[in-house]
Amino acid sequence: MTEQLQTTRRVLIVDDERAIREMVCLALSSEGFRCLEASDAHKAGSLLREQRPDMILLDWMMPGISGVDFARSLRRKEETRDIPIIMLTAKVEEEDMIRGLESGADDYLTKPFSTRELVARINSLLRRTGGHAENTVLQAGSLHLDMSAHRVSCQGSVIDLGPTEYKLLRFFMENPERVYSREQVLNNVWGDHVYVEERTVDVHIRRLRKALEPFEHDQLVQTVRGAGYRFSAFR
Amino acid sequence: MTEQLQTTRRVLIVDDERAIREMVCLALSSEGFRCLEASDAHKAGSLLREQRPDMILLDWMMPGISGVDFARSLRRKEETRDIPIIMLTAKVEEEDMIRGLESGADDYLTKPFSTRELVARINSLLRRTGGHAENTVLQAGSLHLDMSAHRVSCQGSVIDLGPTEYKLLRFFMENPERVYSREQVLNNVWGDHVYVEERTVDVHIRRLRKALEPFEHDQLVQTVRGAGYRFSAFR
DNA sequence: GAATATCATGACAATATTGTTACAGTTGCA
DNA sequence: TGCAACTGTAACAATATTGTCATGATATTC
Repeated sequence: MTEQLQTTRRVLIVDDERAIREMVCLALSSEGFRCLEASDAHKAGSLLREQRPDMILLDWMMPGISGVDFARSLRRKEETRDIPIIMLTAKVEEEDMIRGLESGADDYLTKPFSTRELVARINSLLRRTGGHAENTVLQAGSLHLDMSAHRVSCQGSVIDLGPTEYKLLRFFMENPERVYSREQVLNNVWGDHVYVEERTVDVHIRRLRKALEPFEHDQLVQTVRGAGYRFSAFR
Repeated sequence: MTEQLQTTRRVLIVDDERAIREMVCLALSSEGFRCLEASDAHKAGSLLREQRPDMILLDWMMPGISGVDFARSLRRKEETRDIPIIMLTAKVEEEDMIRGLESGADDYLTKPFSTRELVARINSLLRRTGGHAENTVLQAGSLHLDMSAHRVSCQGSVIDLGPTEYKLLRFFMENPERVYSREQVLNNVWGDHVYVEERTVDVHIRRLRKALEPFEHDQLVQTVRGAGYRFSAFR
């Protein structure tokens, strides 16, 4: 089953050749990835901070700072350490592949490469790592939702939730202090295409509340009559 | 985690391929390690005496003396006995890994490996051993997995595991408190390329649980419905 | 306060997911 | 060669989850 709450993957491509960037972007966007382009390390840096990509495609040879140096600098910083890197190199020798990897790249690709190959590598890498899981813990009061452990707990006790309740809570904790109509909840948690009765949301809200009930005294999941539901730490 | 004050670690890399040595050196120096290179066992021997490295990366196949023999000879001498060794091997068979470990290696890595993997293993080993030591043991409650002995035990009793169950447990103990989908487990434990049914994971999980069952009362290997499996000390 | 709209709750059958076992094909080894 | 251990699959059993409905509760409006 497809995980509904997952955002589209963002891939940052850093290459000084515009043609390469365009080719990659075209290939990736048709595969459902979101593409970020940078022609040099400096632009890459700011995109990196603003957009937090899930993966980086990095040219080995760039004017100015080399891909290798850039990769190495990424590995030094805590917040970028875990982002998978695929190195792009025009050279073919074994030697170069190894140097590419040495800098901390997870994989490499030799130009010219086919888009199929590129996509295959990206997917393979994402399959192994499960993507770049940043900000893994959501918190509201004493309620914790750990995405990487896929676990919800409160005051030390684990709260057992079914898959839908988990996704529901995650959605709300990611978007607190905001009302969502049943339709919006369905679109966000169930997915756009699936059709289920709107009332179904009520039932799952109920199940979620029931699971949280023993721990939270303030009603975190609130009913907004005529509008929908809201997750809020305030009454 | 406790951050410890530590001097620069010295890592000796013994490999006849210059490219490999360079890759490793670059990767490690960017991680703050000091790197010592040797292309053969003889040079390794003198570096070993002069520099007293904290860890050795050893090629399995070298012209002249083999990595296995070299490792064994290190284990015989008092002053080198306690230096952790990671064996580098191009082979993939289980058998080879075991032979590598029997010679006294604490861990092994199959070429080609990514530098992230290498750095992760080194850090993991150093964390466990505190720099120099013989206990390369993963621990969860009373459950012990000794990598250097390739043995799992609990409360003094040895737990007999098949190769796959061992790798599975090791993977989980190295990555606890985190859910892995069946696909991710396959990619990490079986390997990226092999294709086996996802449900195969279930069966091996079952076998692993069965083997652990007599010893652990808390379910260490937990099912996360709709998401995968998780190894955790908490309920 | 009655009429009405909206939401809460519990029950239930259908479905999906996971657990468990058996078995056949391999492989290494005596 | 025969044995024993190990693997991957399929089939079936056991559970957990899901969506819907019927009915009761609560707020809103006039």
